[in-house]
Amino acid sequence: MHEHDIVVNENTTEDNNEMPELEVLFDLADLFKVFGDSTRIRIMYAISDNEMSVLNIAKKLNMEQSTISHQLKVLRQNKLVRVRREGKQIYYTLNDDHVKKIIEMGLDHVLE
Amino acid sequence: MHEHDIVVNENTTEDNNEMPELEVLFDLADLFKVFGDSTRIRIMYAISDNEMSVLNIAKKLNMEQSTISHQLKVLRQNKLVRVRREGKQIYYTLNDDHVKKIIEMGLDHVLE
DNA sequence: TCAACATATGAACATATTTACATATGAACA
DNA sequence: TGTTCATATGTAAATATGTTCATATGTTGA
Repeated sequence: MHEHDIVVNENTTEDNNEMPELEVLFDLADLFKVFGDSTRIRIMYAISDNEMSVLNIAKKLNMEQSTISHQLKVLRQNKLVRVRREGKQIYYTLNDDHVKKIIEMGLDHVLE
Repeated sequence: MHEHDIVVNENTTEDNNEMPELEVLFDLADLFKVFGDSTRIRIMYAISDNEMSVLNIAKKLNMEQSTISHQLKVLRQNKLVRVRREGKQIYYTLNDDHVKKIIEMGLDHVLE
């Protein structure tokens, strides 16, 4: 359950004309929240050029398989990754270049 | 204290050639984390075009002054906002166009 | 069908984060 | 100097989030 899966309209107490994109801003925060975890960022970085199986991601990041699986679920739910099954393995890649661009944009800022 | 204010080098167990930007990726996650909160996003949006005093931001978002002040501190610490004092008031603006671009980039994704 | 392997999921725990309240700090001006 | 106003900060409580362990699900090939 997301912070912003709101039931009532939070907009009621505010001037609607000045904050028309309120809901969009909540969605935006939710999007950035997904990028705001180092495990997820590292996963995205790892699979940005080539697809990779869950176990290989786990090995590369030196983390538990279940941890990676949990985070891949978050990425899937936010449509940031694409999935392909091949036999027992499931391969993940970044969903589109848009995702890559967001990361690169952030990198620009981090690298001064 | 940040999640990634790490003391020991987390890199040791990994192949250094394949993950050279490890530290950068942690910084990147930290940056996105700041954008990943709706209050902070709304503040940034509010002050993206014009500077604004703390109280006015609080009024606009219909939140406590102290809440806004706490979040402005986070934004300040991450150098995302600029401050100008005028008498009793302190005015905040986005630090540069870079910040604006990151938000716009995210908006593009949210708005399909 | 069964064993072996890869991935996903539920639950519990630890940690982080956000917010509100109370109060402190600092500026302006009588 | 003392009062008022604007902002900042400490602390506590509520909530959210990430990770691990144990286990379930699903696939392959004997």
